[in-house]
Amino acid sequence: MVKKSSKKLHPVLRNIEHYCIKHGHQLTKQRKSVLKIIANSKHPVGAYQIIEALSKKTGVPPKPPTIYRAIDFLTKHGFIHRIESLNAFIVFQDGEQHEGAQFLICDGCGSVIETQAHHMPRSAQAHIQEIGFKPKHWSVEIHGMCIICSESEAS
Amino acid sequence: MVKKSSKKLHPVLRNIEHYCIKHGHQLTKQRKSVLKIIANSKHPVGAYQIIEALSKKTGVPPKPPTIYRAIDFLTKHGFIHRIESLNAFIVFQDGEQHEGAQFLICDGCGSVIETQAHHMPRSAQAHIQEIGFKPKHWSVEIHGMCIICSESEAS
DNA sequence: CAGTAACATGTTATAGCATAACAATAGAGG
DNA sequence: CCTCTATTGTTATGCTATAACATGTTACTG
Repeated sequence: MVKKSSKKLHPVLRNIEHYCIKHGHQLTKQRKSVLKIIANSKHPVGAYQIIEALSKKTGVPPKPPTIYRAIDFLTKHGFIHRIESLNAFIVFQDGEQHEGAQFLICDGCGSVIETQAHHMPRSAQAHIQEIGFKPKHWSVEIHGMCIICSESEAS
Repeated sequence: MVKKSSKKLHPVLRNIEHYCIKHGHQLTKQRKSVLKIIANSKHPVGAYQIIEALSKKTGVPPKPPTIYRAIDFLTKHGFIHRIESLNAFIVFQDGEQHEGAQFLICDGCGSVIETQAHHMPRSAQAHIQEIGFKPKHWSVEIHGMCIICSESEAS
């Protein structure tokens, strides 16, 4: 039997810690606790779910700005990503910073798979060049059904 | 001088009207008025902006569910698309239904350009096949600066 | 080590976006 | 005309996010 508190540190966390130390960013207690919650979840996590989770740990629910500030920090540095169509956040699986990503979102079970394509869609690149658009960050969100849900649905 | 009320009907509207007649969908007065507002706007339009716009026409602001129902109808049939990162809606330029699209969003001036790529990114297709994911609808949102804004910013 | 500038957090209030639930009405087809 | 279904009306509320201002903390600099 394994105690919850002894759960092994998510590998992503170590990468991010190193990155912050190296670049002089403060991965403070609050930011780390928010990051942990997002990293340890199998689904994207909403801001108010984070509040709830922290409330269970400490007894007092942190206020929204506290959480959103941590989220802003983590997003700004490209550690987590906001899934716009879910109003929820997910950690990049490799613990690296990214300017964009593709996600497969199962509308059945809510699971989200990050494809490891971290370049923009080719079909967009042509148009971008043509009109002189300067991309900063981007995401692809593909909704549908994962194989498990689509099979159980068919029954 | 041209009166506002005599503004030419947006071509998209004619296509959609035909489509609805052909398929037995009721493009009611409310739905059409919401569609007009979205189609005639150069930027994506938020739900509460639509309420405001209709309020100016009729004197009484419609209530949120009224608008959201019209939006649901228009979205369900693929006439408009929700830009998730803006909480706002935009009409498909060709007046056709689509399962997905790519948008270039200028964070400077708020303009949005729809690329005419209506297939999913290739880089996602491989992964989708591999894991047996069944896509339903999708979108690509690319934030950045349009050429005008990036030039004026440089000054 | 005192001063200070930049960064981070605390706190209150409110803005903005969306939907649940139930009632009333209108249209289409038998 | 009746009934079934789609649409609209109405009230209330829930979820998501930020503005604005106060306070504390850290790290640098002289």
